[in-house]
Amino acid sequence: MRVITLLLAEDQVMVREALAALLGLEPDLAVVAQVGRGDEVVAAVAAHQPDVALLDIEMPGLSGLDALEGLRAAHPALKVVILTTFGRPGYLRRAMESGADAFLVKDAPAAQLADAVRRVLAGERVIDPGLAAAALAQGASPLTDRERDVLAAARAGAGNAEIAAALHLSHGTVRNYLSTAIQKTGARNRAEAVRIARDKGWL
Amino acid sequence: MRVITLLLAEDQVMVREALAALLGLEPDLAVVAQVGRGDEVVAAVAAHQPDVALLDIEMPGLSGLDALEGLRAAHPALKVVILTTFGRPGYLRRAMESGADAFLVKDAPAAQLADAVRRVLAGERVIDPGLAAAALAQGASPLTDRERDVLAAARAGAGNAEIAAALHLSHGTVRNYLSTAIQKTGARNRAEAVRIARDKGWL
DNA sequence: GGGTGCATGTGACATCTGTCAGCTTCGGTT
DNA sequence: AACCGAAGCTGACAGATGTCACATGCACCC
Repeated sequence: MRVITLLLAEDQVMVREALAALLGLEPDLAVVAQVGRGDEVVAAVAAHQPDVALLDIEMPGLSGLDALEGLRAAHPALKVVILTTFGRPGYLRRAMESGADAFLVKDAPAAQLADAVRRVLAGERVIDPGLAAAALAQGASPLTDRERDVLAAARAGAGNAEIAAALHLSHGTVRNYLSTAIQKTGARNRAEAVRIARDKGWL
Repeated sequence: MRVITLLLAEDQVMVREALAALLGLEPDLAVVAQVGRGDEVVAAVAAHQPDVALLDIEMPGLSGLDALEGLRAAHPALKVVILTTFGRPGYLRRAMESGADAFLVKDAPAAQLADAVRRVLAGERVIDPGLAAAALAQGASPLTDRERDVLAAARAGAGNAEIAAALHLSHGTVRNYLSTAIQKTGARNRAEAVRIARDKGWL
């Protein structure tokens, strides 16, 4: 029997080692490399040549989605499973566009993880069905690129002047974008707009 | 050899089962119950009588810290290990005040988990050393009860009028509390104050 | 009994935010 | 050529927000 080799990228050490223990229980799977930062993924894949990479999204250095884009060109045969805490439809959409082979949330039963690894190696695409439905129902973001930029800049609590300086825009333009973003999200102020956009995966 | 029985409370199924797999590798530990919601903890402890309860903080229904307070009175012999994603000093302080026996973050090496379980049963208190230092350095929240209430109400993006209605306060009083909270956190507006207070565990 | 701190309120003020109307320029589409 | 949507800007206006000074009442502590 051929053993499937895995790379595991997840920033929380205890969770990462626990997932490794879980996968280690499967006789046909072997975790051959572990990293805790997104910007270490590409080098680790090059060094260990795993069959499948399991990537968390939220990681320091580089997100799992950004790492995925860096991998696709150099390693076309590598299968990539995105594993994340947040089942945001926006994440799913972006992961699929970037060429992920599977998308799982940490809320799913553990058995799905090993199952997904085997299925992507068989050439299947594996997506949480409930999440796929939500992504379709929600549709694409109604925000233009600049509206998203401005909302993202407002996330940390910056005022209009700071946002304008950061994005090299005029004071009034920032307010206009924020105003349209607030209307498109159905919010009543910037803070609520940020929360809604984040929840829907538009940010 | 006496086997130590464990209850595992963690909302993300995959993480929970992975931790169970990890703990299952230790011959002297046995996970006898798993729950995914904070409000199921007390009943599960009563039903299974574990030696140690491992509680995540962020859970639906009831937080691990609230569950801990509910456990202390009814089960004085039970040892409780708080295991959380966020090493917020405020969490640590509250956990210790509520009588937790150990406080671990998911960033720590997995080996610390089994180690902590054995040590709390031996009567020790186990606290991540770096976190304890941060908690002492940061000290208690400078916010008064009402300032905290108002900041918490502002979290979702509510305006002054809504906050005033929700807390049965006058319009101006809300602004006064918000103003002092903004100054105490060193923020420049309510959104930033919310973020800072949340990060420091004051909310 | 006086001091201190918190909860709560008022009024005034300056600034920030959100909305609106309207302008230009640029790259596509029809 | 005419049109459209997005990026980008301005000016005006109302309402929200943040700050300050200054009250009152209550509890607690020396």
